Amino acid sequence: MKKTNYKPNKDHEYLARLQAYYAEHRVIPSYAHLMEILGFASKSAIKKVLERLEAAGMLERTPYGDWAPTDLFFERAIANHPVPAGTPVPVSDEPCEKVMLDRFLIEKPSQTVLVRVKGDSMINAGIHHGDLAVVERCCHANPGDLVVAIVDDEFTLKTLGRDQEGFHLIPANPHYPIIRPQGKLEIFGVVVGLVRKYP
Amino acid sequence: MKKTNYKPNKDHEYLARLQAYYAEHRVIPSYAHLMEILGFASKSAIKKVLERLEAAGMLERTPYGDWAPTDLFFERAIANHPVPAGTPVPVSDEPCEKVMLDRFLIEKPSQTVLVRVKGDSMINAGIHHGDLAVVERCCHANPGDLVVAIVDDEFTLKTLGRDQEGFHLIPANPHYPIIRPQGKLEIFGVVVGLVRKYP
DNA sequence: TATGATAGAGAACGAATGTTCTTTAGTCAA
DNA sequence: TTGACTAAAGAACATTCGTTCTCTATCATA
Repeated sequence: MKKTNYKPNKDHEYLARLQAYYAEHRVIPSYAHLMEILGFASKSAIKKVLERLEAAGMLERTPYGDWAPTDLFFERAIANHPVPAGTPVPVSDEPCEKVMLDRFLIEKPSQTVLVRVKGDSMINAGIHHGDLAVVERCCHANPGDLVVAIVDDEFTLKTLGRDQEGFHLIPANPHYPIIRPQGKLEIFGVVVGLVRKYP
Repeated sequence: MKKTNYKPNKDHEYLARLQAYYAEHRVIPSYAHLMEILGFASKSAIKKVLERLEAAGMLERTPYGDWAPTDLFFERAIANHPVPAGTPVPVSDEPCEKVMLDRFLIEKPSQTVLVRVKGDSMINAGIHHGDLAVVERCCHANPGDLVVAIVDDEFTLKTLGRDQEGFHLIPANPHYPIIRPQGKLEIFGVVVGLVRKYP
């Protein structure tokens, strides 16, 4: 009977401690330090643990050979999105330590900017006045993309459209007109995310 | 004339590259590897760069001495009104507001959880299927609050309402009915934020 | 009870790491 | 030109790193 090396009971705890350390310091420590953190007395044990976590998809190695967390590593924090079905009250799981919305939303930090949404011209796309748009300042956009354009020296968030007359900006609100640029259409960036804060 | 060692021009680029690498691998590499990434030919140069970034508040050291990013490291600029008027390719920034999304959205980390939104019952409130709701698991909610309730062992995101018949859950979609709990209404938490990722 | 597999300890070792020091090259002001 | 300052290169070095190997204790299964 062949089975995986991943021992849920123990390794879950090791993973939890690693996640806790990473949540605090945003770094994966060396084997020697992990001995303290995980409570081992030998580096070889650490290596085996990390390799099991790697096999479980929680860790990977960078091109330089360093250990790095994978998306799976963050899944618990990001979404208890496997909605607990059975449990009525004791849904209370551990709080997401320090979540990683930044990492989740921003893939290219140096090219990413936040833009405050003004007006309700995109309300049917679920984009409200005051929302923060996560904008990636990339070279060019494709029709259908949500883009931030510069019109009359103002940011405008619209859907980029194209027809025989050329590029244009499509609002998501019947009370607003399609914008057809008189000159060239200046695209500031592509919207890759949206953030809203209540109240 | 005493001034800071932090050279904006160059160090900004080094920081950007470090951020890009970290965004991809979630790890800060060793000096030797940073030589490749930042384009240096000596480790001592790397050390000085990192120390300048530390002085600028972008990096810190863990208790074990490893380099680690700080909150500042993850901050993004909000390009609000500042519409680059003259500049055709509005490059970069003037003193502008900066935000770390985690901090911005999550004020009480230990009580905050992310819940994936299912269905389109709140579509008129700009909350779509697949969005992430930032939920604060506080004691009790007030009428008018966006809440996550537990109905039939499932999370449900609705507006909390109250009339003479008691508390109930109001969708933001005319095709869905108001939910009036048969027993007690179980509130999981209050929605304090929303996150969406495109595409 | 015997067996095989596994988790972990422990030691050894070459390679890689971070630090420190010295040297070189470039910049700016007087 | 000179002199002060600084970024970066380069070398030297003790420390630490990750790997590999052997050995022990534990445990489930046959």
